[in-house]
Amino acid sequence: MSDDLFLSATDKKPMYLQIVEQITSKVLLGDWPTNMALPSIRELAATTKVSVITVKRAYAELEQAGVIVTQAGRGSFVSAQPDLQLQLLQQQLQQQLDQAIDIAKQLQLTEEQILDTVQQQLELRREPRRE
Amino acid sequence: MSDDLFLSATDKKPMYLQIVEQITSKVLLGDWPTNMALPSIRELAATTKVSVITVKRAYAELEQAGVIVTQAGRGSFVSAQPDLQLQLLQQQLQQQLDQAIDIAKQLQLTEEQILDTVQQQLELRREPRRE
DNA sequence: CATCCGTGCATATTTGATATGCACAGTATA
DNA sequence: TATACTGTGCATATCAAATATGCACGGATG
Repeated sequence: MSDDLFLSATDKKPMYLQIVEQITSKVLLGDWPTNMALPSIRELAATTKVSVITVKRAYAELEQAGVIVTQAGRGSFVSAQPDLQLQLLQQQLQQQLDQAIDIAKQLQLTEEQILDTVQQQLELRREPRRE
Repeated sequence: MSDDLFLSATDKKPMYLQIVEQITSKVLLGDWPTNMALPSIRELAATTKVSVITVKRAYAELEQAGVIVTQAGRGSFVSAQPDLQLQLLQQQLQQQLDQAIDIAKQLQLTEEQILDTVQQQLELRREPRRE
């Protein structure tokens, strides 16, 4: 099992974000089940070589996002309703896409052109290098 | 006529942005006609009390946005593009899609899944009538 | 109370955006 | 071509926000 997180210091992303993303991933993928106790802040800080405060911040974001629940003195646990968050994000996605399509329609783009645009945008983000 | 720009130092917005917005506005409203020569970088820098470099940056953004065209040694001119509005919309679209992709990434969606989602959204809107 | 747990605060460090001066290059025209 | 306008590239200063930290403190549990 991979209870451990693998943070890369070479990654340009901030440490706290890496923690957030990896834990979010594990929860969403069902790797970490509902109500499972997360590694304590100090423990994770030790294994990942970052400060307690940084892990704390990551956990705070995860709680804000509804992925985990944390109780002072007890620990942090995988939220009992991670699906809610998922659905929320999906709603946001739908909404965001809807607005995008609104604009695309104003531009008289065909559906095919819209898909092409999305495709291009994905490629752009895959290779942000410009030299 | 109001060829002059009115920059407020008290405004929280950065100077270069104020320049960009005010010029964009004048062009969109037809206040400044196609091919009209803009005030030179140095002239505008003098009247607005900011550095040449800052005006230069504003003009660079305006050119990037397709609002103006600038030629070294000659000056800057209101773009001849009749589809300025369209270009601006195009930018909005890009921006909107970028945000959507941000969310999709959070959902751990693959690029293929993202495209599928857009496809579904398009189909949804094609026949929203249900009564 | 001993020992785990999370938390609040003040602060250092890093990063990116904004703004600048100056020397240099392109263009027009007399 | 001389001159007097244009815009441009670069190295740098300033500033604000993001990121990361140590330490002292409060809560939970056996």
